[in-house]
Amino acid sequence: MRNIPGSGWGHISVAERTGGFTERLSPEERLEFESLRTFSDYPPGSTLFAEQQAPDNVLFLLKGQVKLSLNSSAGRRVILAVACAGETLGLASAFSESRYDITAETVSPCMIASITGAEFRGFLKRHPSAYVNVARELCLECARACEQVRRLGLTVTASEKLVRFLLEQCAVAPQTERGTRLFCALTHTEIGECIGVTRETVTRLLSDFRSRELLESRGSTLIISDRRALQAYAGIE
Amino acid sequence: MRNIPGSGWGHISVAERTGGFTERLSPEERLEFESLRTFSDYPPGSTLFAEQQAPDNVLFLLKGQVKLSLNSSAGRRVILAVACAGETLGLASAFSESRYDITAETVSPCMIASITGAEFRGFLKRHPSAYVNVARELCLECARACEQVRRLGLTVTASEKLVRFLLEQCAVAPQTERGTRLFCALTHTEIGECIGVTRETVTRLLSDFRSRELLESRGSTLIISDRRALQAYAGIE
DNA sequence: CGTTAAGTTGAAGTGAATCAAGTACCGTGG
DNA sequence: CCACGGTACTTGATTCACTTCAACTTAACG
Repeated sequence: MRNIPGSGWGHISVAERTGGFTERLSPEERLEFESLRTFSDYPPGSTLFAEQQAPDNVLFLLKGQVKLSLNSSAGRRVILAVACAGETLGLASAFSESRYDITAETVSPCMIASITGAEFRGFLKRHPSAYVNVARELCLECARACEQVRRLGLTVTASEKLVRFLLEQCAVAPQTERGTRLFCALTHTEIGECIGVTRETVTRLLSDFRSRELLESRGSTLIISDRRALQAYAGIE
Repeated sequence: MRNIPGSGWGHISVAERTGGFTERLSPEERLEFESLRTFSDYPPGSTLFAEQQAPDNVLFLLKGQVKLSLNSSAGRRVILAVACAGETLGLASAFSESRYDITAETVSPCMIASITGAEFRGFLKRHPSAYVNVARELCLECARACEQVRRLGLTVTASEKLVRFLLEQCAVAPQTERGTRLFCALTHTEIGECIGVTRETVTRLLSDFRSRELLESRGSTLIISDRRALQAYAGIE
């Protein structure tokens, strides 16, 4: 299971996960807003910003995927989510002028539009109606963090964590004649960081699920034929 | 260690934890806004709203304290925070018109001002500049959730979790000649739900800390004389 | 084709959950 | 004033799911 640039936990509908900040502006606002942006490209593995840094820019992910994580000085890490094209990054921090509370790293080649925090705040001052979009994005950030608290805090066993995680991905994955197909660009280490268990545990659980015929895997593709069975096996009501 | 209505994890500066939504409105906005509110009183232990409910109101906590938690159908619970007077509750959900993602219960007698979601959105439409305050509150909600993810996901041992939790409280607690004094209105069960461990583990750790003279406790009051020592004991760098 | 990162599997150790039993404390009502 | 019921706290014994450590295989990539 390797990193395959350009593919996430497959087929997440962009509309569902993005606030579409720019797209929702009124035509005039949009014109002015777009004139303020500068563009850059980043190779996979670049750090866009890190926790504790003072934010200077608001970033708009136009293409590619960005891993959002929390890191401890002891080397532990929690992956909150993988952001897709259309999402806004670092908005809460830039807006509140506090330090970034998350780290953002590209996982695939990314195209990013950015605007300085000062210019962004100036733009909002001139166009208060654009705040609707800010609020929308912030709601998404909240929901994301809550989801992660649920994953880490409300589950007991490792298999429940993993199954819940897989089923969440299933919700937006395509159905095939064999079942739900997940195309997973995360390594076992990264899955572990998403759900708070070790790499080895992820491997063991997946091969356990495989041996019980709860799922099939071919490279980075997982096929889940019977979600119910998987759910039941993990003891989810 | 009992619940003492009206006292939280002592002496949390209101200014620090609240967005002060109403207070930050312009005089005219504020006048209109206040005319829309209705007031109610709640005894301790009332559920203001629960996860999965469709939100109908935005609540403003004028007096008292409210426990914000996530609950699983299996009976597990994570306490995100205890909101103090001045804070806004359920803003993200009411704004995005999605179901509540948290549960709010009063822990002390509370006075609450509420406004229907529809009226709230109408008000914002008429006064887009009030969105600044919405955004500010949402940033607080995000920060809170992130903090919780840190507590649950970036700590290894139970003692590290508890020590970090205590030290967080220390940051806003008063100093005395004997050390930092924490006045804790949470039961061991609730502390456990804050940091993701069981009640018994909280008891054991606290008495372990006590026996090592890392802290003293008298009823609901904890006195931490040497924060450094406590930190070192938990293996925090 | 060699080096590095990812995945796999086994064995051993352990920290915290669970289960169980008992104590302290508070408010209530006889 | 004391008996009573309920809740919180305390402590010990046991168990087990997961981590850790270690060795090895497999796959990717310049």
